Amino acid sequence: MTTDDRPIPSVWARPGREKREQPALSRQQIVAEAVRLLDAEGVEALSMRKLGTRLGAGATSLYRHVANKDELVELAVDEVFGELRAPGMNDAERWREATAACAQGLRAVILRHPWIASMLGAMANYGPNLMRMSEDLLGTLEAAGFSLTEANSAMNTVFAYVMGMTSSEAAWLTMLARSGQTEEEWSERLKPALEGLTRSHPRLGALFTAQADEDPVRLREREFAYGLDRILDGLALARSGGPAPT
Amino acid sequence: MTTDDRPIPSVWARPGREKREQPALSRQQIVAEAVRLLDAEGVEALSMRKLGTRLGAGATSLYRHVANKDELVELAVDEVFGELRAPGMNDAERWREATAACAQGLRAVILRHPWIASMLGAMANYGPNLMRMSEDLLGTLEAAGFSLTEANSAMNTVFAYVMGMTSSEAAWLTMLARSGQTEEEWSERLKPALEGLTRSHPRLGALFTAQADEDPVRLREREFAYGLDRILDGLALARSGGPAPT
DNA sequence: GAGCGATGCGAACAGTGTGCGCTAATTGGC
DNA sequence: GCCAATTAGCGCACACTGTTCGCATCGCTC
Repeated sequence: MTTDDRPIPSVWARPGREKREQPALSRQQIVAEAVRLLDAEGVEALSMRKLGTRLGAGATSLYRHVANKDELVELAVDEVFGELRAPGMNDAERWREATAACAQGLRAVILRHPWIASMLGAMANYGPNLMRMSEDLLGTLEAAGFSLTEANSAMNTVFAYVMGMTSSEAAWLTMLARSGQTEEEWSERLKPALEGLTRSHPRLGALFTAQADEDPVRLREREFAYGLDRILDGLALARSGGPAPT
Repeated sequence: MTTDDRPIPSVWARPGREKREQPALSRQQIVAEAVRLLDAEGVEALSMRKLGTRLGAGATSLYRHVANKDELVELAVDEVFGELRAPGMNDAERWREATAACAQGLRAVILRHPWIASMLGAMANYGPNLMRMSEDLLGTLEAAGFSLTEANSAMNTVFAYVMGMTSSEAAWLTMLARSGQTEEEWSERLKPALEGLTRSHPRLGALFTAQADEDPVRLREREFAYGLDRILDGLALARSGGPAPT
C-alpha cells in the first residue's frame, strides 16, 4: 500500500501551474453567478460551497472578495435592482404614468427573481441601484408639484405597496414551484376542503369559486393594477388638494 | 478499563423513571415557546435543539408534534396573527375607520414580532387567524357598498401596503438591534457619508438632513398614516364612483 | 533575482435540520 | 388487574452549513 489515489505529498507530483486563463475571481463575477444560482434553484440552494464550485473555485476563496454570505446576498439584491430603468419623464402632467411604470417595473423585476421577496423583510436595503431609482422618482414627483417630503411619502407608499403585493405573489409562486404542481392542480386539490371553508368563511369561499376558472396570471395583474390605481388616485387627490371623499 | 463515565449498558443501572410531571409536550406549547424565543433572540436564533432545550426536551422530540421547521414557523406566524382582533364595525359609514384599525393593528403586531417580516416573503400565508380577519374585513367592506370582488381587491391593497411598509420598518429595526446602536448613533455615524450622498443624490440627501432631528418613531407613524390615508382616499373614490383626479 | 502583498484553498470547527430505531409511558380491551 | 398496542421522547448519525486559520502560490515592484 505505498500508492493510493490521494495526491502524493511530494514536490515532484505537484499539479503544475495551470495558469489562470480566466481573470480568476472578481466580486462582480461572484455576484452575477450568485444571481444565476438563485434564479435557477431558489434561495435555499445558495451555499458558499456550491457557488464556489460553479465558479471553479473553492468555497473559502469567495471570502477574499465578499465579507459574508449576508453581504453577498445584499449585493445580489442590488444587482437585480440594476435591471430597473427609471422612466425619467419629467413632464409634470405625466407623473402618474411615470410612477406606474416604476411600480410595474419593480414588480416585474421581483417576479423575475422571486427569491428577492424572502430577503426584503430581512435586510434594510440601501443599495445604489434602488437609491438611483428613488432619486429619479423623487424628481418626477417634485416636478409634478409635490413638496419634497410629500414626494418621499408618496414614493414610500407606492414602493411599500409593490413590495407587499409582489412579495406574496412571489411567495405563492415559489411554493408552487417547490411543490411541482401547476396552479390548476392546486386549486383542484383544494376543492374538497372548499365546503368546510365556505361554511366557516363564506365570503372567502365565494371568492375562491368565483376566481377558480380565470387565468391566474391575468388575475394577479388585474389585482395589482387595481390597487396601484387606487393609490395613484389617492395621491392625485392629495396633490391637487382636493376634498377627501367618503 | 472496565469502567468509564459513559452510561453502563446494563439493565441494573437504568436511570429510573422520573415520571413526567409536566404535561410533556404539546404542539401548542411548542409553538408558544417558539414565539417567545423568536421575540427574545430573533430569527437566526431559532433552532430545533435550542427550542427543545428550552422546553426541557430533546431536539428530535419536537418532530412528534410538528412535521418540519418550516411548518413550525408557519404555526408561529399564525399564532401571533391570533393577537389581531377584528374591529367588527358593520356600520356602513365607518368602513374607513374599521379598515384603518385593521391596518394599524396589523402593523402593531408585526412591529411587536419583527421576525415575521422575514417570513412573509418566504411562505404563502393561509393560517386560520389571518383568514378570520380577512373574512371579517370583507364583511365590513361589503356592508360599505363594495362588491365582493372589489372588497377583496381593496383588502389586498391595504394588506399589501401594510406588509410592505411594516416589513421595511421591521427590517430596519432588527438591523439596528443587531448592531446594538441607537437610531441617533446610526445617523451620526452616517453623517460623514452625507456629503457624497448629497452630491450624487441631492434629494435623498436633503431628506436625510431634514428628517435628522425628528423622533424616528413618530416619523414612521406619520409616514405609515400618510400612505394609509391616501389608499383609503383612493378606495373611497372607487366606492362612490367619483371621477378620477389628475 | 528577492521580497511582498494579494489570492486561492484544504482542513477543521461548531452548529444545523432531520431520519432511524430503541426505550419508556400510556391507553384500550378483557 | 393484566397484557397488547399505540404513542412520546430521545440518543445517534448523516449530510450540510458558514466561517477561520495557516499555508502555498501567484503577479508585481525594486
